Amino acid sequence: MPELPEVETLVRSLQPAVGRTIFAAEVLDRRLGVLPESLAGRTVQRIARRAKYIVIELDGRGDLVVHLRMSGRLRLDRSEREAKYTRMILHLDSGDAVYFVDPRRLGTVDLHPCGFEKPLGIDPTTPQFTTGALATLAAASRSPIKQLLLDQRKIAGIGNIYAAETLWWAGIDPRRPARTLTTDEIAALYQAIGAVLADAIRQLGTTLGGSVSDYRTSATKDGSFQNALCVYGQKGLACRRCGAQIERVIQAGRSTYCCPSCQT
DNA sequence: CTTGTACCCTGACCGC
DNA sequence: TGCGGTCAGGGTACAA
Repeated sequence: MPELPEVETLVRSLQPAVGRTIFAAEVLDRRLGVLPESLAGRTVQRIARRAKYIVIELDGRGDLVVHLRMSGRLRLDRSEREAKYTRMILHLDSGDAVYFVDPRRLGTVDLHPCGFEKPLGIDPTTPQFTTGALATLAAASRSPIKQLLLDQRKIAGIGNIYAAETLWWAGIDPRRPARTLTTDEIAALYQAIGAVLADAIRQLGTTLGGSVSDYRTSATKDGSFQNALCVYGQKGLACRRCGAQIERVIQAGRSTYCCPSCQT
């Protein structure tokens, strides 16, 4: 579930937990970096998104930080709902509970007593993300443009799906060295990033069915952006812009989808 | 600094 | 049915 639009949607759905007190916590997976006794009795002050991280500020001493990685989910639900692969439960005084569910166990939960500090790049939904900022990053990069979009130390929040989608909208081949993009291409990419992320957030993100994600018994509504995908997972289908067959290529060990004809 | 690779996990799916 | 290979929205450690 986890790229910027999905995490943003999730954080919004968790807001009813703000102001509630955790009266008990269950940590079902020992590898998680938190102990139940360090959470019990704390009140949730704020829940915010930082890039793809979910930061739950607790009263007094610290931030509980969740990263969903590939298969993690969080949901706010009535306290008796158990699900398979539940790794942590925060029971709230409202009668709800926050469930952290993660089949693959790649997700992380850590308590940062002094607050969450991590060097992250520019969040593309903030005012600091400008055409000029993108141009500067591209000019300084020696990577293919797709790698730059995925580098969380430079631009924080974009993942594999939205990198592929924004490059398609901008008509840019993901393998192009970032520093070779023209001013017009930078402008097109900047525009595409803003438009695609905004649309995805509006549609509550992308919900990929099938596979590991399919057990979902969530109180949270599924996103619908999967219906708007133009290249991601569309191998062999006709490009919506020019009709050529969408290709799947491997970049840095991960799948990228692009149109061989109109992405140059 | 950069890039590539392995690895962390589990489950679904495809071809034989 | 079973088996093996491949794939999956992410990030990190390490080597080159």
